[in-house]
Amino acid sequence: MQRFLRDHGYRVSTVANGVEMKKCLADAAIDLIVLDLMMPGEDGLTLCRNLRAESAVPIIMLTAMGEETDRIIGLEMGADDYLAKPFSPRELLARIKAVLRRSETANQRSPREVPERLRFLGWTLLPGARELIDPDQTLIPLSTAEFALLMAFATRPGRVLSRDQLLDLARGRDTHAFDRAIDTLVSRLRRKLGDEPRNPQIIKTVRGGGYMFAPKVEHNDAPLA
Amino acid sequence: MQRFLRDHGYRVSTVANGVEMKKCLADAAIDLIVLDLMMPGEDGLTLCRNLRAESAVPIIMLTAMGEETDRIIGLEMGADDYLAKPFSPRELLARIKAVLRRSETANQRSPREVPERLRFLGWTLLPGARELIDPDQTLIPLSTAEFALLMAFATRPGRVLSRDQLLDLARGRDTHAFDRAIDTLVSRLRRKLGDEPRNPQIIKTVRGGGYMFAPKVEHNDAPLA
DNA sequence: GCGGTCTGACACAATCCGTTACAAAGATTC
DNA sequence: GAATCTTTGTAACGGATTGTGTCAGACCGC
Repeated sequence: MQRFLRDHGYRVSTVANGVEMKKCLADAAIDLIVLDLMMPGEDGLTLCRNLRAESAVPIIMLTAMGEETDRIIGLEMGADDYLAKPFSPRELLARIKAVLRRSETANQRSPREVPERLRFLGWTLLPGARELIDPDQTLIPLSTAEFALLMAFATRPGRVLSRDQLLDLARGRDTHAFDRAIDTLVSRLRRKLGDEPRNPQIIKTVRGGGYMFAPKVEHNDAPLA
Repeated sequence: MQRFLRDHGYRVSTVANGVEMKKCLADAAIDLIVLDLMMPGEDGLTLCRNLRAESAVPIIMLTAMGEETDRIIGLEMGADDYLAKPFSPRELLARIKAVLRRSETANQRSPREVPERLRFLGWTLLPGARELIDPDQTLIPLSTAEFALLMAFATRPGRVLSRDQLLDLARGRDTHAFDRAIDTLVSRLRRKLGDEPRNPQIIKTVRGGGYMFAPKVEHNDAPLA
């Protein structure tokens, strides 16, 4: 696991118990802790709570049992996420990314005011009704995920958004999805928007960076006349 | 903080615990609550949920740490906004303004004063008589549970409500039902409302999140003209 | 061009939701 | 108080949604 995470660009320290952990925390600037609850002779939950009492380091808990009660207790003890064994390295990686992403933006993510109506290139997006209307005033049905993603885009036009950011913005918390899921969603959205992927006018691809919502967006807070 | 808010034109009451809060809510017309999660001997989250279950007063939650889990749980419990300490008084002021503005435009009010009549998309809901009237002025019979659920929806339009929240709101705490029971109720309601499930206009499905009552709701305390 | 990497697209699988049927619990009638 | 009807929760099934695997093609540095 250590090597796997290293291969993916993280610096990893491993420790065998609570005492070593304290030492490590004192020595290095730790951004995130992956804590296995199953430790010989120690209570991981208590460790977690103590940790949380004196620091805000994000914690991901690992446990052998996938019991819901454990999960809840873990989250109550201050863990930021929870993973039941057995798990795939990729899954742990995805959660690490998600937790880090969240802790970076923790204070900026308060619910922002959403305008009553968003317009771009003749299209109309109605957040309250969760509806999309095309330039011919036809209602285009969007699935929940499609709508969420389009909202994430349309409220942040002209900005390159990474797949991770988009996952976070569109799905919020419980997204254990891998970032390529965004590609599929973008593809489906483009089709509904009539946006040719070869030369997209609305959702542009930024190679290596993510996607960008290109058109200018007009906000209307007043209801339709 | 109290003085700061007073200086900016608000009337502020401060209370030290849940019991005092209840008393205060009963005495005065409270427009917004700023709730600190860190209270000795009490669970702010539970308080928040209970509060939200019986009232639509906007709530801004304060918490010591920017813990994501707290934030998420807080918003799930029905908080309207969230602020991590430390914060500047100006920031709290800005959020208070924003939340009040939103709650005014959303036409939300405390259900303690349930209006005489609720109207949406031509439909009329009479809480006192427990009656639903369709756009052709025909009385549509609703069962107890159907009516309770529709009230829960209609008094909280434009908000995504989880199945658990809906169970709480519609049946009270003492229910032992599984949350999928809400699905059948929604299905029955949709049929009576003539709302196509494929593309519902009234009760929208939010996959993985719950349901949302989409139409604007007009409150009328005056009797029918 | 060439090789590596990234993206788009499609098929598939897992998950979630809508509906129906049914059973249990309440209400109503006689 | 028993039969019947109504209401309402649960189970089950089918369909829709959505994430993942895979592969072909596009892009980019060289």
